[in-house]
Amino acid sequence: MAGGTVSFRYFVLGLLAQRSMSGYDIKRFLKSLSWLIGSPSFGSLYPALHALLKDELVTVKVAPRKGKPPRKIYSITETGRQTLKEWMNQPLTPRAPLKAFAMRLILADNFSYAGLIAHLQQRRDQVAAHHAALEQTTKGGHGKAPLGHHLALDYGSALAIAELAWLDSTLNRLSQSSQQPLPIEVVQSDSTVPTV
Amino acid sequence: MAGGTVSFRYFVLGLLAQRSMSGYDIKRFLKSLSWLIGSPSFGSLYPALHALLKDELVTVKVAPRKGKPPRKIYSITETGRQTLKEWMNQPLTPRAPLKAFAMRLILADNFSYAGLIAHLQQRRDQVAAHHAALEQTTKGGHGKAPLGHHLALDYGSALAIAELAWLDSTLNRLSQSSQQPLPIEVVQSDSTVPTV
DNA sequence: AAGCGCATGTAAAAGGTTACATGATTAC
DNA sequence: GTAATCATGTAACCTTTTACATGCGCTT
Repeated sequence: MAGGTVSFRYFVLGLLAQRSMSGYDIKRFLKSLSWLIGSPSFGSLYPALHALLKDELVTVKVAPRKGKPPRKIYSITETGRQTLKEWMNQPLTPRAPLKAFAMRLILADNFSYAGLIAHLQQRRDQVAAHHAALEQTTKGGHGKAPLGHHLALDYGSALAIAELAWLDSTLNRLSQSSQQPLPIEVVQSDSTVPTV
Repeated sequence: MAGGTVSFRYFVLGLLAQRSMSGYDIKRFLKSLSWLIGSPSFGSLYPALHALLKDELVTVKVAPRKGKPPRKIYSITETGRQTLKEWMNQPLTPRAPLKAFAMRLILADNFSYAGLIAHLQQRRDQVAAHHAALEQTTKGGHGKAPLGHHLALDYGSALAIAELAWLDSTLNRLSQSSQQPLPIEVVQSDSTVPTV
């Protein structure tokens, strides 16, 4: 429950903090980046929405459309924003899957500027640690390991290096708020507080 | 059940095909590459072993060690090898997580040479498709998307490109069996056939 | 003597997928 | 008319984690 739980429920809450949506809208959005975080089924999406509603973190507004089945538009509440903030500020456990990091990355707008930097930095540290562990394992099993182990270690290493490179370049880009080579907008710090 | 099921159970079976081990041995091994495939708890590992035993895909040999609690060494059976082969030959579904691919990569020795190439090629196609989808999404939401979406899309793209590069270089290396720049052993074709 | 690493296991709870159920509109 | 897309939801099933339970040997 506590700690860096993946908690799909809170991720959905975070999406609703960006804009009010129906369950179907959320599904469609998740499908577009399913590679990063997977695309959960309705069987887990709708119950998640119902749970958020029960805890009063979101509200619903039924929007009937002549003839068609009505859409249920979910919106985040103030309590919801507060809860989301608390969840976002919990550090991820060292062995949290890539998915957990990606989820928070998508919700980056809910971070303060410093929070986002800290989050990326934390991930950098963890990936570096994992990478070091892989290198260690590679050196440990000298020659006698089966082909598959070599391949997996090499694969993991390549991905870790690529992720580190991305994290470094992104941290760099964010630190220098002077120019943005990529189509990145002005960094927002909070929904209410102006900026640093 | 069918299709490219991740099925931790079969993965464990595959590890036992490489060498006989106890549950604790398996845990230790998995911990070393937890970044790729996670490190499941004993609460799922032991039941998996019991299930394999019940299906007669593995056998146990209790190895008592004077005073110490006895270790249970699991070994794969012929039926087990057969079942494993069938499982390995099922193609992974397009939306199988990275974890599923990595699991089979670790078990690469159970593939035939052609099977391994096909598996890598298949992954290459899928990653390429996902990458194309991400690019499409990036072009779709022109400018109006929140910072987090940009970051996530960019992150996913960077990882996809790195994975494609690794897959290409590995496919290349495997195709040219003349020289091996990396510490890779001679490719085995079958479990029973000696080796070249 | 306290704590840690080895070594195995079970039970409750949480979370997820699959399959089912419903029903309207739009495209072929 | 038949299939696909939109749109919501429930129930059975499977898997996984978490927490508990046990007990030896070594080190501090």
